Amino acid sequence: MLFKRIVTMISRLNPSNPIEIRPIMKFSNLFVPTLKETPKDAEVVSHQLMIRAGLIRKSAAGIYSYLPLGLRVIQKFEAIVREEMNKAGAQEVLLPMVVPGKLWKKSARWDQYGRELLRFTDRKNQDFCLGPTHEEVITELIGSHITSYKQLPINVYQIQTKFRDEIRPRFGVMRSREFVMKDAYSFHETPEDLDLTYEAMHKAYVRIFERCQLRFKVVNADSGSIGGSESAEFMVTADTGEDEILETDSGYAANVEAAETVAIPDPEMEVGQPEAINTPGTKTIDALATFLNKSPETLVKTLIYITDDQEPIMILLRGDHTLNEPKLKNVLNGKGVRPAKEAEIVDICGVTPGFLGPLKTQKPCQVLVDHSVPLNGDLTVGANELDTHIVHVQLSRDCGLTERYDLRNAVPGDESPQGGTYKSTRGIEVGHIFKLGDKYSLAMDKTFLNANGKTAPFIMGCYGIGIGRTVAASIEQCHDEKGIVWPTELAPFHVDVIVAKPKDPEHTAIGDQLYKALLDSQWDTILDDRSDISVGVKFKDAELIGFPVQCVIGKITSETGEVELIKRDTGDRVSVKPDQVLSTINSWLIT
RNA sequence: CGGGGUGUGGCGCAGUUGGUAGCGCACCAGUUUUGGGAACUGGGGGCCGGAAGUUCGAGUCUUCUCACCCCGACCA
Repeated sequence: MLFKRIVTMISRLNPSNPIEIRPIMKFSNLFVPTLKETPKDAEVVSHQLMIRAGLIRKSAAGIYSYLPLGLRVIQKFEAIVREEMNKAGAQEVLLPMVVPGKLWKKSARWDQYGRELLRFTDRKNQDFCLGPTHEEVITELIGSHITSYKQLPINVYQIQTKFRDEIRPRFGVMRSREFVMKDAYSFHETPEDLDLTYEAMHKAYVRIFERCQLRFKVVNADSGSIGGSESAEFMVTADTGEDEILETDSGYAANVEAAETVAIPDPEMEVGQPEAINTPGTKTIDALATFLNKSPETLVKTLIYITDDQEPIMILLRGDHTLNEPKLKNVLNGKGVRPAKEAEIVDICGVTPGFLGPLKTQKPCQVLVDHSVPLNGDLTVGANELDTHIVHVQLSRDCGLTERYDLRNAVPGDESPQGGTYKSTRGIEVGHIFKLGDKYSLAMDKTFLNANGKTAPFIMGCYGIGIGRTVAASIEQCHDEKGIVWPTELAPFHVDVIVAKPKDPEHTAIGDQLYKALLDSQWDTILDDRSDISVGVKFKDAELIGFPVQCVIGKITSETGEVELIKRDTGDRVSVKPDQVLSTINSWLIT
């Protein structure tokens, strides 16, 4: 070791003695720690295969190192993203990862964002955070330098490592705390101009994911904590996906969070007088339904939430429905909410959960009713008294309620306002585009002068793609029992030249020749020149890692002088003369 | 943050009523192998997650901690 280092030093000093270069495109030099066994802490296939194929290694929960092969895949995808973003008129920047706290205080998100924002102080005791997203930084930057409508629109993006201190990181690189993301931000004079860029980004995203040969859906979405009006998510379809998508035959699709429901009719009707009845131990809707021999949809479910400013909110849903928190938040004009704790519920209603209702609460409380619950209907609600419910309640008459809202989660089989009925599929969210409007430019007080010489806030859009996540989604969608099956554009190398008998100088020579010829072509090529292992290992590794093409110099070469080409996705095998290798690969990989 | 689980060589695991740590893979050396994760021989490697306690003696029992994983609320 030491000797080698000295030799290297001497060779550096003496130009006539060239430094020995070890190309990393040779397996014998490449750091690819493949694993025969599946690591026990990897749950989903993409995570298992990324570790087994030597793409990534875990450093801490939700924090990973990318190894040479994994990095190459990431870089391939980044290159596609760059190309399409640039083509769509965006320009690349690199914003700081460590963000001054004062920027986040300016937008008020320092207090809103919660513990996902990793905060710390420097030696001068100044607040900082690790950027989980960069609206503040970019608004400050662009807003400080763009002062006229003549300089608009502008669309900037970066590809950068973000950090979100997730409550529960999981699924490897798919939901990690540290992750690489492409985020773009556009600035406009008018909402109409934003529409143009939003559409351009939409088209660019479609092209990006199509180039990766992903099966995906564009879906209506809730804009979440980032804020803003319209937003769409790009979902790679996969049964293991974390998101539920509801779609109709007419082609409309939405994230469950955003899927709207239809109000059920609420005709005027006569209802008898309210009557308290004894319902011992019926703490759940199911128990109550069984006890009263009624179906859950005729019962009312009462939930208590607390807003960010500590106001209690009572939500009334049909017994068989569940609350959609983003919808509640939207009804409250974006105010944050959380479920009330038991002690708070007792404080507000005077009873523990199970017997809650809108009548006779201990404390006044805003009541919101889902539009599946008829205000004029004959309903059963909790009495705010232990083991008691009230029947024959008419919300319009007994509680003076007049408004209904869309508050519940849609479920498969529901009618969609867009026509047709919903059915459910699952997906992995790999991209998200938003119309932000003036939310951040107002918060950060960033304006420009418009054509009329008037001050106006920037109208903004923002557009994200999860880089690591997309790579994982691709594996999730394209693998078999042997390993990964890369689409051509993402493969770390396109061709794996396997020399089955490295001891045979003739074979080694053919391998070297093919390797060099392929290096001069458009195909990224790696040479499996390892001499100390059996062929079987080389085949297994090639399949595990998922190179689109294996080029084997071995038994067949000795017999006929031909080399064997194996296509990973179909398993097709052909034997060709060495001078036909390139044309065969071209015919296989160029679509 | 609630519920469940796991921590023992690089990886996957075993370890009995407490008696001083073992297996497979991987690794190193040598010989023989070479079209499907080779065979034989010989080796190297472990404060048994950490701390405290019980005991003559703790991987094993007790308490406390930490880390990681899985199921639910956040998000690219």
